[in-house]
Amino acid sequence: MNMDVIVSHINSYVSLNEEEVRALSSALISKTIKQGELIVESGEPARYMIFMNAGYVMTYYTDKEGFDHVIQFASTGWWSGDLYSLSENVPTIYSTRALSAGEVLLFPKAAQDQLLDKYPKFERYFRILFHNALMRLQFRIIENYSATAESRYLSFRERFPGMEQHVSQKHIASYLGITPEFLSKIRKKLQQK
Amino acid sequence: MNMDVIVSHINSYVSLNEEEVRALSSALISKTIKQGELIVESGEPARYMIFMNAGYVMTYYTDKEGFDHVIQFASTGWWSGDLYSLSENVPTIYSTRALSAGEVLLFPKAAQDQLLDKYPKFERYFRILFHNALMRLQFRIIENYSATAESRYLSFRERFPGMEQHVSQKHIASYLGITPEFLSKIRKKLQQK
DNA sequence: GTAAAATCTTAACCTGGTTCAATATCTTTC
DNA sequence: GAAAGATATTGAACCAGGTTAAGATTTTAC
Repeated sequence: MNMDVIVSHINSYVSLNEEEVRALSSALISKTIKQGELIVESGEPARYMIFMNAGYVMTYYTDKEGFDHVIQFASTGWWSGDLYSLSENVPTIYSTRALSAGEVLLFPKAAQDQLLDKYPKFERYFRILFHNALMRLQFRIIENYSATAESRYLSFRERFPGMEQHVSQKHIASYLGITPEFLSKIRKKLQQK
Repeated sequence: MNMDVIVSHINSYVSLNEEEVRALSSALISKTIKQGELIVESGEPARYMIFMNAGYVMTYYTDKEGFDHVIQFASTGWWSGDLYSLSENVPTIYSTRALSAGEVLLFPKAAQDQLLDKYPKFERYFRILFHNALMRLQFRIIENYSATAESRYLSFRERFPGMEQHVSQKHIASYLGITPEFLSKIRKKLQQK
């Protein structure tokens, strides 16, 4: 199993010793993903946090009318997964789908709990991880309030370089909270500039 | 200093022993607040996390045109403060203002770092705290995308019972991301039902 | 206790973004 | 490589929510 990406990610916050790397390694499950594959399906309780070793995925939920709403993209070096479902053990409302071939590391809830109990360094890592995610999300909320759809689109392209090639326009529109038709108009307008 | 609220909050996640409570207690600074008082002013680096012992506060940022945008309310038992400014040591863009008389506990950054180093239990507490805040914020993002202003207003009233009496309509409107005029229309419509 | 300031309401008009429907393009699949 | 299905574009009608401005009500300050 290729541990390079995750270990260097974790080491940017805390510094793991050999034993901790080994413990982490034996907790993780590597999984190759194919383009279009459903990694997590809504309706069952989430069992893993998902770390991207390579490739792109998106997480979305499907409303009562059957429309998908994309709430997150993730690429190499990012975590994904439904924290709420994981911790409360309720069925997740989100599905996660591969947008390209790649590899993910699955981190089962039980193994995570064990690791957290045994090695306080992981407590610290996840504290900082959640802390940072929280800051980013706060920023996104502000952005959503104050910015227009066009500028949100531009900032999507900045924040997820390369992602646009892998995602259909309708999913980008969904992530931005607008209709595909309107995104189409925005792109046309931007080209003319 | 009244430690009841904060200790019982923390004990709902981890279980503090006497020494830990003592250490926490000596790290905190109690401050009485008056209605309308500015607790944190934007422009200076944030130095504290803020725990509400009693009363109500709101956090907002002021844009280039001078308009305030409310991003958070907090009442008894909630944390407030700018995590980004605290951790990156940059000037905060948010101001925090008391909406009623009350009491806050200020938790200085340096003291927090010390506590985290010495007592892993606090790592765990903050890991869970941030984790939960993250879940709530994810939910709020979905809500903002899919729900109409009217239903966001209704869900504001549910989530912050009693808050409406302390906050001016224009600040509620700001929190909901709409104009005060439009909130006025919504309220009128709801009354007629 | 009254004047000034702030907040709230109402109404007419405006705009960013949606809906629907028709056409065009790109992908699959056999 | 043709047919079918998905995805993207365009345009017209429409709607949620914004803007502006004026009046009504409440709060604040002296």
